[in-house]
Order: sequence, then C-alpha cells, then structure tokens
Amino acid sequence: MGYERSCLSDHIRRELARRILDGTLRPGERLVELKIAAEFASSQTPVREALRELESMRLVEASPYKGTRVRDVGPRQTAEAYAVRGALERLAAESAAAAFRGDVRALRATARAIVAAARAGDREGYARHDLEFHRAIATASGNATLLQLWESLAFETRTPLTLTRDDLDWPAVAESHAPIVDALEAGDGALAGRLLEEHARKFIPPPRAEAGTTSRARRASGS
Amino acid sequence: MGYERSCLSDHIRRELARRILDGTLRPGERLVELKIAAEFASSQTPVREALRELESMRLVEASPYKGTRVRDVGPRQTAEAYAVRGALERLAAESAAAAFRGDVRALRATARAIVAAARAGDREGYARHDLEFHRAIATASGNATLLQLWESLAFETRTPLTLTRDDLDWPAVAESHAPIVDALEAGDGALAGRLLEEHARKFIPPPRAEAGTTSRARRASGS
DNA sequence: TTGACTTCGATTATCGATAATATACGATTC
DNA sequence: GAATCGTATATTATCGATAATCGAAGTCAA
Repeated sequence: MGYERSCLSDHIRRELARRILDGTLRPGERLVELKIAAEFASSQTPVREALRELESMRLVEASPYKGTRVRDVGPRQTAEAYAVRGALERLAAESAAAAFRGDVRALRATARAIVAAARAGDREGYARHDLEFHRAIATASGNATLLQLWESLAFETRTPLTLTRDDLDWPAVAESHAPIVDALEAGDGALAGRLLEEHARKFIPPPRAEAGTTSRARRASGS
Repeated sequence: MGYERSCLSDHIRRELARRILDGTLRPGERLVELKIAAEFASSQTPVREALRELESMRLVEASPYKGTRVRDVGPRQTAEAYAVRGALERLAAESAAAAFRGDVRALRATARAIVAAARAGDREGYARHDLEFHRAIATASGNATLLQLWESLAFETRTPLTLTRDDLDWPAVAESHAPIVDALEAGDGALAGRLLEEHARKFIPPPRAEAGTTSRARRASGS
C-alpha cells in the first residue's frame, strides 16, 4: 500500500504530519502556505498539495480563502474515533488470529513493554508501544483497506495519550493487552476481537452523564 | 461535515467523483491533467488538487511522473471493503438504535423500496436505495468520524452492485433489511448490529477457495 | 460614541510557463 | 536479427507571478 513517493510535496506532507502528531504544531495553529514554502525552499504549490492531503488525513482543517489550521480534536471526536477504532480492531482480530497462530512472541513482547512503560510512568513510551501493538493487529488482518482506515485515526487516538489523561488507571489498562495476546495465540479471533473492542471503550472519555434517558435521539447532519 | 467549498478544484473533484462512481470513467482509465484542465477551462493546478483528493478518497491511484488512473477494485478489495463496512455499520447500529426509536418509517420505506427494486430487476434502483438505507444508519449513529470513513468506502462497495453480480439471490438479500429495521424499532441496537454485519458478509465475493490453509500470514508495508 | 462603509495588508486560489521524468520508438552495434 | 542505447514526445512536478478574497484598521456621517 505504501507508495514510495519521492516528490517534494510528499516530503513536506510527511514532515508536517510528524510535527502535528508529536505536538510541535499545536491544535488550532495556523499553517501559512508561503511560510512553509519558504522553510522548505519550495514554492507554494507543493505545500498546498501537502496541506490538502493532510486535510483528508484529518490532521488539519481548511476553509477556502481562510486558511488551514491544525485540527483541534475535542473529547467528543476522541470518543468517536476510539469507538470506530475498536470496531475496526475487532474485525481485524477476527481475521488476524490465523496469521498470529504460533508466533505471538513479538506481540507479547510489545504488550510487556506497554505494561513496563505504564508502571514507569513513561507516557511517551506507552503511546509508542501501544500504537505498535494495535497497528500490528490491524496489519495482521491482511485487510489493506482496514489498515488504511485505521491509520487515518492515528491523530484522534494518539493525541490524548500524549496529553494529560489522569482519569485512567494506566497500569490496569496496560495489563488488558495480555489477554488479547492469549486469545490470539489460542486462535480465538472472536474473543480477541471482543476484548479489543472492550479495551478501546476504556478510552472513551466522557462516561455519558445522561444516564437513564438513553432514548434521546441524537441528530446528525446529513451529507 | 460538508463544507460548502466553492473553489474550482472542488467543483472538478465532485464532477470527476461522480463520473467515476457512475461508471462514465472506467476502472484503469487514465486521467490526464491537462486534458481535464482544458475541459473545465482551468489550469493544471486545480485539477491536480482534485486528483490528489480523489486519491485519498480511494477513487484513483497515482504514482509520481506516471500519472493518475481510476482505481480498479478487484474482488479482494471489494471483500475487504465489505468486511470493514460491516464492522462500521455494526457499531453504527448500536449507537443508532436510540436515534431511531419511534420513527423507523423512513427507513422501513427505504427497505421496501429495496425489495421492490430487487424483484423488478432494477439494479440501479437497488443500488440507490440500498446506499440510502445504509447511509441512514451510519448517519444516525451520530458519529461523524464513523460516517466519514463509511463514505470513503462508497466506491468499493457500490461498483460491484452496478456491475454484474449474478451469483447473488438479490430478492433474498433485499429482504434481509427488514429484520434490521425491526431490531432498530425495538431499540435492540446490538441485534441490529449483528444483523448488519451478517448482511454485509453476504456481499463478500470469493468464498475463499483456499480452504484448509488459513494460516498464511499476509505482510503489509508499515508507514 | 457608534455604526456602516472604505481601504489596506495578508493570504489563498489560480494561472501560464518551465524543469524533470517516464515511455515509446528508432538508430547503432555486435 | 536481436539487444542496447540514445532521442523524441507526452505528461507530470514545480515554479514565479497574478487575481480573488478575507479580516482588520481606519474614515466619515449621524
């Protein structure tokens, strides 16, 4: 799936994506085309293309003649993304169980690294290993379409980890990876899928204060 | 979700997307930038942007200096997309049940229209109503992230319907929408979700001839 | 003082032209 | 005659400049 593009616009896109994901570029920050062009010693055109691709990667948002800025993902969007990611990983696990059978060593090592990072309070390490863990499962599904959609959620699902989230019992969350590995090793994709979906649910920030009245309809704007 | 972009590049993008989805532009067909620019009486730049957006919409594929062509979705990618769509709709149904309670009339009408089209052998109508049905559920989830990813699968999951697919018992498939409506009306999102996932599975074309050796791992290039 | 209108600076959207690259075709060599 | 290499052509990638638009600051009248 990964084309090895050597264009200037791809270089710029990758670099900007890196900065957005690692926080160098803050949410809401404006991305001025000519400024970026000057930095990369290029013209405006490749920058524009890079920005447009970042837009469809959901990393930035743009409106015509107004400009482009780093997307600010609120708690609601984070919740949405985690729910979607959970559904994707559930599907992935079901297909991936076969691929892992007999060799979950790498995955188990990653799971251990997550726990270690959580205990050490190493959030950066936690985020990195966690991403690796979940990406490995998405990859092992053998479903390139799934993987691409999964990757497009990286922004929403990664940022909150980097930021402060003290309402979570990190070591406990970390330990919930091990049963997933067990299920995959046993070839029980369905179980692994359920565990993954449940795992993702833990990250959904607002516990929905509206308890009891679940019959409230939520509207959504049609296309 | 839908920004009302009035740029030239957006106009071109929309028009090209329409042509690809309705089959005017065939899979594998080449999209030459200057030719398109001439047709729209524009310069190359807006066309390029449009093509890049189409690429991230998975409608076309491009390689540097080689050009852009309409993506040819094989049976494998169709299968992948249906599996993913099923997973997304399962999640959507779980959240959407509350939104529908008390008013599934529109949805039921759509379901009936699907059955009618299937019986009449009206494939175009079937595709249109079916898309409407599933989109309604994705929309009702209230999860904008989900909806966007769902929309990005429109190409893979719509094309095969327009094309010849005589291996399916269309009326039977059409009738499987009704139980989904029932479940949503009853507020049983979990059931509706399971039914939707099962429904999507019916469209996965190849029954995987490679029976027995399901343990082959498939590699995928990391980012 | 306030409100609408105008002007100006900044930035985006688009243009026309040029450089870079790939593919196809023909010349040259063995 | 076949293979290799250069060349021509078509197309993409990028450039520098211009037109279009937005937002803010300033202006004028009531």
